[in-house]
Amino acid sequence: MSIISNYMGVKKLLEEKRVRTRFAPSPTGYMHIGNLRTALYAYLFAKANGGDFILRIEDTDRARYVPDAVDFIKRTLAAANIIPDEGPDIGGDFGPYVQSERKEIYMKYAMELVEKGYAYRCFCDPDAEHKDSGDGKSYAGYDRHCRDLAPEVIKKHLDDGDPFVIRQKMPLTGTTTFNDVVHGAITINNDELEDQVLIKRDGMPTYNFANVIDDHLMGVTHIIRGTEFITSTPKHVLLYESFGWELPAFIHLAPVMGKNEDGSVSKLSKRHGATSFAELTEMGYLPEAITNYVALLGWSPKSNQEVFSMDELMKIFSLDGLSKSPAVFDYAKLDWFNSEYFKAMNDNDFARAALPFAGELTDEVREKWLYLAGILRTRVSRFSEIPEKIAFLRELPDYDVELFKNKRNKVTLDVAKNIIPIAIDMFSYLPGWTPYSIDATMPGVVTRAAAKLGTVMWPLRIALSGQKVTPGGVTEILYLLGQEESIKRLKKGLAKLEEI
RNA sequence: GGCGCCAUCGUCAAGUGGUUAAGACACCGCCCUUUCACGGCGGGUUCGUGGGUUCAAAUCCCGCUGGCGUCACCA
Repeated sequence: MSIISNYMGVKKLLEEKRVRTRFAPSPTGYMHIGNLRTALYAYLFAKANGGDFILRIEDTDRARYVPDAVDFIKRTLAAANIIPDEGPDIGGDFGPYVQSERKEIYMKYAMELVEKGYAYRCFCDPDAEHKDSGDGKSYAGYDRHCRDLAPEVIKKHLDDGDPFVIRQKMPLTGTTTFNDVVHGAITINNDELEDQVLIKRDGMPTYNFANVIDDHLMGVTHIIRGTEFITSTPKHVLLYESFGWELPAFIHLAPVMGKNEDGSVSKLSKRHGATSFAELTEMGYLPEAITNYVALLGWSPKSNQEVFSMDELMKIFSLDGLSKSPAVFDYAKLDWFNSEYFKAMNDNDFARAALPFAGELTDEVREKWLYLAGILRTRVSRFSEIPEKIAFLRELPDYDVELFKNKRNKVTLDVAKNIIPIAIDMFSYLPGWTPYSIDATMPGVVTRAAAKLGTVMWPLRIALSGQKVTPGGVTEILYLLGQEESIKRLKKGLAKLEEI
């Protein structure tokens, strides 16, 4: 892609006022939830305005490159249903979309700055770099040793083939102000700006340089990124000005925090639990639920609606709903979103999606999985809760006979001892073992026991499951266990009662 | 430490000078009910702090405190 045609492209986009946003991760092999949110917002904003969303890989740091990371990023975005219009493999008119493949472009622009006097070559040794001692009043970075080298000195270095970096020549006085869409005007004193490196010794650009070049060349109109870039934005602004380029809109997102054990908060990290999109889906959260929740973490719609499909978000997302302050990631709320999505699913879809999380199943339960899944659907908030919830179906837990006692339902050990034989009797020879036939038999048991429904059900549940709380009622458990196993467990419960 | 950003229930948050300060999650209680769940109803000293400005401040201004970020040939 030639610079000229690229320029024409940008000009055309500007004339159209077409919104273009980008997500520009570095390939670290991990999609943090905060990054996912940044990508989401950039995507939603572009789509809400009929614009384009670009994926660009910022791999200018060879040392930190992780081999399959790019692929991982693409898969994660796909899973989250965030679909770039342009990017590596996808193509587009402004590629390449991988920065390491754009090396020459940056060098060319850097040299332009050197010629214009906005940048200079620095031959200093990186290890013995001249640093300001730091008087606490002004910047404490590079001492600008090479800022005004005499032409002859530069020529000598060049002739000797000395390696160099290119640094930005910062204004020494005055201030730089930019307007942030969510924060308003932000001003910083120029004397705090270091003559930052634009092109590294290895010829690669630094982030602070590459992102400016690429955002301009790719026609990015709105830069959406985390607040950690707020302090370096003035440097970017100066670069835009040096080139005479129009400034994009800056939107800095407040960070996603995690809650610590002591109640304090800090930037969401591993110690807060699962923090990557992949980890969350492995825990049994639906991608849609994660996206939905994350969309509302730091942004709020105009209405009180909370459950949104991606399509809805793509219509209503707007920048004015963004909040300035950090948001704490709340797993409990994510649980709620996830269960809302479960409730909205049909049993078939839920059964299929939940099966991989179910763990080892008995043949009986495997056959009745769809039925079980229907019961589980409104009772779990994430798939990973399933194995524990249904463990009793596979194996009757060892339980205390005291469990048979229940005050509310007026069940004593004697009552239980009285009721269980009736159930054994009536269910042992029941032809056909279906939820319907079981249900139809129950009134007879209640009648023969001459007790209330709850009084009958309680001891049966205990004998059948060994626990007070089960997903689903007694009828469902009977069906799921199968006739043989049900009778076996009832007899065992009775034996337990007769022992005392 | 310098600089910058931020500050409404436990959490997400609405709110832009006059409101009973919404709503949601979580929590607690009640109802429904064969347990659980679902569903329904109800509950809670919430505007960090001190000064201003104003008839009137969660909303505007200043200080303080606290949190976060940033000061790389990382992004």
